[in-house]
Amino acid sequence: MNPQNIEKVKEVFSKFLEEKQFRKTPERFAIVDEIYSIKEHFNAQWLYGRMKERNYRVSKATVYNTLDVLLEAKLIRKHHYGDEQQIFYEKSYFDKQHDHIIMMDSGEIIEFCDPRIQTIKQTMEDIFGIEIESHSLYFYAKKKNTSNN
Amino acid sequence: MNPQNIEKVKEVFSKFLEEKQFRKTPERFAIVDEIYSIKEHFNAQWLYGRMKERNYRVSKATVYNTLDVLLEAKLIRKHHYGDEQQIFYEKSYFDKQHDHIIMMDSGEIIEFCDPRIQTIKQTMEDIFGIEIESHSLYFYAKKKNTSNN
DNA sequence: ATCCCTGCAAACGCTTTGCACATGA
DNA sequence: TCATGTGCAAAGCGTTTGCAGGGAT
Repeated sequence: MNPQNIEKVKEVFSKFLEEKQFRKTPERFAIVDEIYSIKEHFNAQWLYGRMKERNYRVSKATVYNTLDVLLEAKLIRKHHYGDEQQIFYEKSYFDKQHDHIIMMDSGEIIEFCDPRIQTIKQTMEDIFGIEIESHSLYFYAKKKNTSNN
Repeated sequence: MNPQNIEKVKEVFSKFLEEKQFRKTPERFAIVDEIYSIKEHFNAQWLYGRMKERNYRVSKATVYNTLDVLLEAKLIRKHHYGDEQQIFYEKSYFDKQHDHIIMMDSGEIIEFCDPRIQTIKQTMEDIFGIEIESHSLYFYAKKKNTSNN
């Protein structure tokens, strides 16, 4: 992600922290910096390790805490998929909502958008009289033409 | 679930074990018995605790192992949702495929079926030239009319 | 008689917590 | 100043593993 985009994200984050009366600590901004330099999905441990490696002085507690704050600020999204017990995150600012296809053989993750998911959501809201705040959708797939059938 | 249905499930399981040349141990059938007497979603720990409570002599290792076998036999389904790090299961024989709405306030889980998910799946298979084996879809919702806005 | 399956306990990996210190407001 | 945020280490919790003994085939 290019530098002025990261600045934009930090600005949004800064405003969020102000509104919530949370403190603007250097650790929090350092973590945003790191996260927004990552393309793929990552988990808390991995992020912590990466920051240690790069000689940031952060603790696991702070990483976990900041991830929660960023989630609340909607600057990251949370994921659960496959057999993993762990939670993955991805940056979400500048991205449009999307869902994922998990390639079971390679582990590759494909993003996609399909408007029909919104129509299903709408139907469910009407049927059950509820308000759907979010959804998670994963397809688990294999490459075609493996010629084993 | 009524007794003859459980018998039917055990029969299917028995056949599966034969085909795979897995052993028909009493523990495995005891676990099926338990699982098919549970309505809701459950996790491995909880199932283990429940069996202990009822004086079955099973170990955690066996519970986890059997859950994997039952998954392979498609007699249960696996779930991941919300903030839970843990894996939930539900019996799946006699049930048709369905997805879930998680009520965020009460924890209630609503099941639903919508054929449009299949059409989305089809589209993705065509676009990416893949074969989708399974999917997971959760909606996270709140009751309407809470009048707090 | 095999060797798969089981029980038990210890190890694992990710996350959370407790506490003392540091620091943003 | 002082409550919030941080670092560190230990604890928590669901799951997995290693190993010795047991039971299905």
